[in-house]
Amino acid sequence: MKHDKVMNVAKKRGFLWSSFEIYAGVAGFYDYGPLGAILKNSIINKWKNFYIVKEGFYEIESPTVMPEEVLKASGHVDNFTDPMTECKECLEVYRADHIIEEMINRDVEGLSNEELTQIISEEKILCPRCGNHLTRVWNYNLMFQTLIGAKGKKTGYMRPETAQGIFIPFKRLLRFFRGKLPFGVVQVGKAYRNEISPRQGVIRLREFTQAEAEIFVNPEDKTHEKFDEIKGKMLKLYSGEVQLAEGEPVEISAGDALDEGIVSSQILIYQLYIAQKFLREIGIPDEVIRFRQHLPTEMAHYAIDCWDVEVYTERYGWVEIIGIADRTDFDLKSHTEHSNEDLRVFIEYDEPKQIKKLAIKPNMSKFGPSFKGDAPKILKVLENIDAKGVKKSIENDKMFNLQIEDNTFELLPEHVNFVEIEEVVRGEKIFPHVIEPSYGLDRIVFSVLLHTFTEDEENEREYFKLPKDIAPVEVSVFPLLNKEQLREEALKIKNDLREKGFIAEFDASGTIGRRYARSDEIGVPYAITVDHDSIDDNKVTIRNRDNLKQKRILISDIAGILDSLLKSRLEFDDIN
RNA sequence: GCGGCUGUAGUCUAGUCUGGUUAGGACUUGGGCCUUCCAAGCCUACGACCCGGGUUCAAAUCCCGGCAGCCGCACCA
Repeated sequence: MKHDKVMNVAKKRGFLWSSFEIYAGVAGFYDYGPLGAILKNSIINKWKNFYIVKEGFYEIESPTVMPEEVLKASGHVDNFTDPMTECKECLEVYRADHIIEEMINRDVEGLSNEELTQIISEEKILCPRCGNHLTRVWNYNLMFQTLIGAKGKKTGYMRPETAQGIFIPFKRLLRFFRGKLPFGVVQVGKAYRNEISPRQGVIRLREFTQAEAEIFVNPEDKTHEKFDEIKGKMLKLYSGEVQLAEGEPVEISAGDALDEGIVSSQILIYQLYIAQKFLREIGIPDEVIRFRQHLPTEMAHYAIDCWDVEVYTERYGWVEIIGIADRTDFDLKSHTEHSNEDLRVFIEYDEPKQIKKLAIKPNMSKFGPSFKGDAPKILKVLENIDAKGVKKSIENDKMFNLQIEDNTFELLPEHVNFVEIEEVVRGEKIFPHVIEPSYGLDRIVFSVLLHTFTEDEENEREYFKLPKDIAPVEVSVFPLLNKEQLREEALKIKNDLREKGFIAEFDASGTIGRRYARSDEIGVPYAITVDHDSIDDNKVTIRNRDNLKQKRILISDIAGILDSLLKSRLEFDDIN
């Protein structure tokens, strides 16, 4: 199986291996080895080039440990959890809500664990497998819990996503961007989920790296300034509708996808497009990716449209590597409610609006003595109440009953006057919507390894055909034969290249063929070979990994040519 | 978390059933010889019984527990 070959080479040559190996390992944790760490960094750098440089977003970094309040507001403390129950006899574990819904066909969403436990015993729900009793319901939360501080009074969690770290300082970010939408903020970092039983290698980790962008937009304007440039680009879309009809994904242009209402907005399609472009540039070809829309049933309650970028893998089938969602205003709204900070944005109208409206003007000389201590509270409610309704009631019934929490206050004609006021409204405060491309970097690194792995039968070699700008080692330097004179010249060249900033490796072990094979295997795009002629003519051979072609170039030109090759300013065949 | 299968150098594997010499081989890797461009050959070195307990004079081998991997079930904001 190709999968096993890739993982074996990755382990052998220092890309990836499971963590804590000498203590037998722990499922869901992986190390990046010497080459893997460089590769991952190169991919991250390219990602930053896409999102920070080209899109103009800015990066922030926030803590991986978060206090409970944040994750309470985001819904993770309550919702990132599953009610579980276990059979007392056979120890089979079930989702408590699922088993109830299945057995007695009753919707139990939102019920507490106690209520679920009660239903299980009242309805005599037994283990479907062996017919024995089930335990009381408990919550399994997928977050790693910890305690903050020496006394351990404050509960904290390892963050389950980097996104929350961007929503929390929204007010400061908004100010940084001088109050104007749209703007984007990115964060690259670790996130943690204590999966019940992760068993898909690097596909399901308990500690993993996310690269997320949160793009804050005006809900009324989800257009994109560059949409015209990309509307002709083709995407392979697997819409919810097609999935339900059990059809096949369709190739469609960005423009048509929008016109036909398959994708909900320009900005969302634009994000799909740059995701595809990014994947292509790191060596994952279009043929193995598709965009799959979330079905209404699987969509998170806060999203109105969500597309997964999936890559085909031999072992796991289609795997989500990027999620691109329209998260709407869910998070900012929720944090506003929980924190009492106003996380809205003021949107100025093109033209100020003249608005005539009815306002309630309290008659304080009567108002104060009547309501005494409750007066301030009542005044506050009256500011935002529908004045017309109040006026109508007062005119017709000579009174208006105002409900505040559990109390009813009787508003009489003497308490209030009504005035027509005219005011200029320059804009309004709104919650921005959030478009979120979220990259699972570990899955992406794995996909890159999987899809760049090349079995070249003609030349009897297997190697990672990594794009040259993300290859961990940029150039290998060899003496043709392991002779003192050639060794010395090769070492000199290697050191010179390192001095000039290239990641260069020297190898004199075995035969020249063996050295090329080792170099190819880890995806080094170019190799320099010093032979006897080099001593006389100051020229060396440069070899192209992908087609084994060779050229002779001056030693003094190596760095310049290499730089041009790596940056794609020069094609190998055009070397003179 | 449950059940089944599996666990010997970096990799692949012999040995395990039927306990018994220094755990054998191949590939890889390091050093050397040879070699004027694609994993050749020769010499040489390094390197392993998943962990813990038990049975036994003696455990890679038998038993128990744990851990990990694979497969199935369950889970997967």
